[in-house]
Amino acid sequence: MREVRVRFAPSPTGALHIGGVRTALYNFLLARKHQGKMILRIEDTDQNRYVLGAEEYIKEALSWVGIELDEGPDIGGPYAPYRQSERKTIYSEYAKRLIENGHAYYAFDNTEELEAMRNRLKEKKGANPQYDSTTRMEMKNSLTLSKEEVDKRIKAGDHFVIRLKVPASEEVELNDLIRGKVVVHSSQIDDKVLMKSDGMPTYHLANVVDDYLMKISHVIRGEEWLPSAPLHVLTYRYLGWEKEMPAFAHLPLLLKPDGNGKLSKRDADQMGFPIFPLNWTDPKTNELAEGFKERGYLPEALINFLAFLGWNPGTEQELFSVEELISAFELERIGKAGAKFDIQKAKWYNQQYLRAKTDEELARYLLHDLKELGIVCDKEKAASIANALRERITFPSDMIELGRFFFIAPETFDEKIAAKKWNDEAVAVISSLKDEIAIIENLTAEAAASILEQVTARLAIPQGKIMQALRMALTGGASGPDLMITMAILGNHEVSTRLDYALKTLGRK
RNA sequence: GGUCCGUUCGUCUAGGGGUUAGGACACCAGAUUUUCAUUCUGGCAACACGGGUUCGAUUCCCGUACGGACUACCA
Repeated sequence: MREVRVRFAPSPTGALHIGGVRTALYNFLLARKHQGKMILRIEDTDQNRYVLGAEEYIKEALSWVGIELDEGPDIGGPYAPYRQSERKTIYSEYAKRLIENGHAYYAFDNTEELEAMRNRLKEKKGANPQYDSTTRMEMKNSLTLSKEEVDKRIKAGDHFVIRLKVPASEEVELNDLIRGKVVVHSSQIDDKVLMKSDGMPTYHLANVVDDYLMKISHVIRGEEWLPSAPLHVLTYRYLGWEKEMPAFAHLPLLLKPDGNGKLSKRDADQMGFPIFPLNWTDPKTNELAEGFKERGYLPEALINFLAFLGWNPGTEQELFSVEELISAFELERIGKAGAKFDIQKAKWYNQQYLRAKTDEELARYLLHDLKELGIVCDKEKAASIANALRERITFPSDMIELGRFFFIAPETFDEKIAAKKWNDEAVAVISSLKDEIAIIENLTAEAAASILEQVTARLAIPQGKIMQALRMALTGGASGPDLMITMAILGNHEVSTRLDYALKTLGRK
């Protein structure tokens, strides 16, 4: 088997879409599984759509999710350059070769003429209005014009494109690794533009030429390319490269969560979830789109989730490290149908991966958020708070939300609990507890439990009846982590001042 | 419109000529947790439809419906 060399070939027209991340991931997994090479190629042949910063964003995003590149712009490699704009001269050489061997031709038609042709064809029912074997002889190109005329026009600097001469009637076959045999009749394919009038190649030429020159073994890309894949097969054939043609695998699309259709930024915005891996500020509108990273998604969770959108190992294991994904991954196990983007599942993965972290790791997130709020906290305390909160978080930022009361004493209390649970019994226990705790040296969770035990026993009040009130007095809220642990973290001084405050503001009844 | 691709619980999916059609997320209920969350147990819930082929089809074939992608000098 030939060396596995795969490429991820985005065009730098904006932020990297989450679907693109999945495509990159599948490429990466295949490369690693076979000790092959993962290549990044920037497809920047459309100068009009070029967005500043997009390439940098793509590289940062890939790096954040852990997709490592073996070759690419900046990194370099044996087939550099990896930016198509820097390979410009290469393509025209091959386009000329196609003209010479009769599989391509110059075309001089301008936009108006093309439109006129399409309109003309639209009138005739049934016909697909396209530049192809049925229409090219009616157009202005090197097939209809004399050689002298063609030379004259080129010399005069007339704008021209180079088109592939697609045969009139031929079955074009392609064996897709995911979908099996796909057959398209050549009459359905139009004479695609290979070289644009600005001298840049189109995707169709550039992708074939580069994949060949870069010795790409597998083309793994989105399903939107399937209809033009036969055209690429033809191009390989006419360039004499059919034997070296890479294997194709067209990935099912990522669909919007409700209804149908390709997942778009609009959908994500509407449903309130990110669609880009990292924050992205649109240079045109200056609008900021929040990324998965900034939302609190862990890269390993995102990757696991993404890997399972359209692929599965056939076992019942759901949690996979990148290493496990690499060894389990198989192109053949990728499904054919589009997958709806279920953010709920993504959250679940995040929760799983977050929980697997140590208290110290979680504490680091907490400390970061605290710093932003200007709150000082030592590592040990942060770690014990993280430990108390770990079972109830989906995102790192949940800790600061759920644990805010550890740092900021409540000023108001949950009204429901205050109304229902703040009664004579609660007041009796709490005031007694306050006095006991105030004089203790080191308030551990065990000590807190035993003091509470003693107080409630002495007053003959069941603990269950006052716990809610106690929690409310301490935290202001109605729910939270284990109360004894909460008290231990708060410390005896803070506990007694908070209880004191509650007794004073809510009254002793 | 044309071409291509697709269709198993609400979602991601396993499976495959004879199965109680399996798992996960979500949801619901119960247990534990004196709260909430966790955890555990249980529950709800699917082979788009119609024809074939076959002793038997959700699985194979053909249609239909529905959905999607593509249909640029964009990728």
